Amino acid sequence: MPDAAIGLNAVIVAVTEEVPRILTIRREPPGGGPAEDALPFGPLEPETDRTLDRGLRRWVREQTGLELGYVEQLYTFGDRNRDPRESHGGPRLVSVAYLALVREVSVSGGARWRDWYEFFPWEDWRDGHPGVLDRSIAPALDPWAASAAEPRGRQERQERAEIVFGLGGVGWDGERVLERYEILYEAGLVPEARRDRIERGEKEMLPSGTPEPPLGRPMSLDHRRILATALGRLRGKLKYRPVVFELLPPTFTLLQLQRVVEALSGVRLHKQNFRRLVENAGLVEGTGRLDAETGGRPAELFGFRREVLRERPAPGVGLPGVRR
Amino acid sequence: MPDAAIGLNAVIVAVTEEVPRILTIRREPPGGGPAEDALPFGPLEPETDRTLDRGLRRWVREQTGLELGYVEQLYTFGDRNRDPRESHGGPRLVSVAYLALVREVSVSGGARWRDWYEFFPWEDWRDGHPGVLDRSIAPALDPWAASAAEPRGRQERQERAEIVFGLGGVGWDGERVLERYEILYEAGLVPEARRDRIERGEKEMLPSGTPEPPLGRPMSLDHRRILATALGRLRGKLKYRPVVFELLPPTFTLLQLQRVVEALSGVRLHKQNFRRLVENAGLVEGTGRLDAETGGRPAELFGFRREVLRERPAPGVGLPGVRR
DNA sequence: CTCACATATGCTCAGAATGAGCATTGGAGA
DNA sequence: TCTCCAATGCTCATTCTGAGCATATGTGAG
Repeated sequence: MPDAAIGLNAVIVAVTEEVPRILTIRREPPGGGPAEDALPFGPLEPETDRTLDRGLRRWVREQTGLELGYVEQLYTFGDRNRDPRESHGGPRLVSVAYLALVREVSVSGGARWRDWYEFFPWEDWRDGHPGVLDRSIAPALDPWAASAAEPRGRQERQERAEIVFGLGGVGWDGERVLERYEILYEAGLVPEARRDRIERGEKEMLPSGTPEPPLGRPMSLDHRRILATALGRLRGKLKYRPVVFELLPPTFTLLQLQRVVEALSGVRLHKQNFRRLVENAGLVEGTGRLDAETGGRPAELFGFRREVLRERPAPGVGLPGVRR
Repeated sequence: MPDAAIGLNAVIVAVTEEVPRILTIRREPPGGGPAEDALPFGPLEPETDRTLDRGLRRWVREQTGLELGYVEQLYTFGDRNRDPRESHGGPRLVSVAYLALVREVSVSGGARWRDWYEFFPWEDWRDGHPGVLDRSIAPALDPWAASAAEPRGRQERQERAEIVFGLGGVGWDGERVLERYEILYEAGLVPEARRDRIERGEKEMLPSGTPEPPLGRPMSLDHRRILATALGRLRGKLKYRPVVFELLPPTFTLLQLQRVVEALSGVRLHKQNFRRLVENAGLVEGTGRLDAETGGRPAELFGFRREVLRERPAPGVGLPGVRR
């Protein structure tokens, strides 16, 4: 087998003060130019790393001093030319991306936490319909759809944009983060699209240039794509696995819990119903202690009930009509 | 980066006559001995394969003549010593596994279709509680739990076995295929466990030897683990994405549809409720034509309504109390 | 000390979705 | 024409959800 290099990328997520954050590093682009944000990454050391996720934990520890707890494999990215150095004789770079959930702590090295909605401003619906959507995205997608070669292509683009961005009467699906990013990329609306074409030495083919201000903060290589994958996956997982608790301190109020879920899912929830669900799904148990920091009536502190994992097979879903 | 080789594995699934099948090949074990079943696999050609899944489609076509349609990335397996040749100076083998859904066709080459419950007989609950569970598995897990070094370990193993196999009053969770396989492996109850130890030159440490007859048909390397991952994932996906239709002819009766879902999920469904769900989720539309082959009243033929993908964001789930 | 305020927590109610099972329909073949 | 077999239709109790009103219990201002 010809050579390929295996890299490991980490999307490390924390939520503090209702802001979902990811750990980023600064990185010089391979072709030169100003430093960009990037996801932390490191190589797999085939000799020493017994498993992929051990390798990941190892270099995250080495680079940032952070000891990862919950880690899950996300996706493996292996398209050609993910790294422009490939076109100059570099090896094919295949990256296995991981999602890690931590409680925010200060990190050493050049790493820093960033609000992940800086990268995807259109994904935050907590304060209602995000402005960028109507201001920048929707108007830019029309010409993109119109610029398809054939009438069928126009129709398809139009429809795809509507579905994925929930434009017409269609509802917003919080999980389709990657599909949205990919449309923006295809339409040349994110800076990465132009950058990649130039780096690959292709002639300029993008219709209009990226809008000003650019749609979200760009990232190195295909890291924003990886990040989009992570966000979509995490939003999906929230619905059927109790992973939020990885992001919370051992004890928390129900509103804190709700705020974290809202931060990740990007939507507001109905408070009473949320607590009803969480309580009679048996996900939490009261500690009897109170938190006086609420500004109103003090809230009870709850903890995650690990036993749920035992009681209910999959806290969440089910097939239509399973016979029992 | 030291060298690592990238392989691609395919779990190719079809369902015919209510039997879920996967495509297997015969393969000589690296250490010699009789041929074993294996998943089809091939290398990524970094020079020619623009993306990982194109590489997959290419060699599947070359090896079996099969043209894949629906393909989804499953998981990347990269533990050390997945292939025993690594311990003899071979490169670290990292495999990206894919799940493909096809309509069964005859295949060329050495490939053949096999009922996937041959590999996991305990996963088929369509005719009620599978016999192997009480006959072989449950009795063998008790000594395994008891053999843990510390009391806490015993407790943990006991509990884990109960949860994962739904032994006590706990319910059966069809998606935990991998966890079940892993327990059986750890407990040394599948032939692969012993084989791998011997191949790695470890001294025999397994408590009792694998039971006779062995639990399910063994596979090469860690392929049964990959298969378990695929089954679990597919079962999960069935619940929230209309993927079944990839396995069905363009037109089908509702009972055919139900049988395919049952074959995959391994449980029986309530007929009337199943059709109610499927119909008013808008997943299918009647064609007006009838199928007279039923043996009873003729059934209407239905087709998949592709428009659902457009209408409902995610045919399936939702967060507790999303405000609208 | 009392009151306004802010949030926590409790509770109700209508409507939708789900689990079960009975009833009716329409062919095929005796 | 009758019987068997599955398809299809429908009902009913139960549970789950979405919304919103009501009450409880702190803090801080006056």
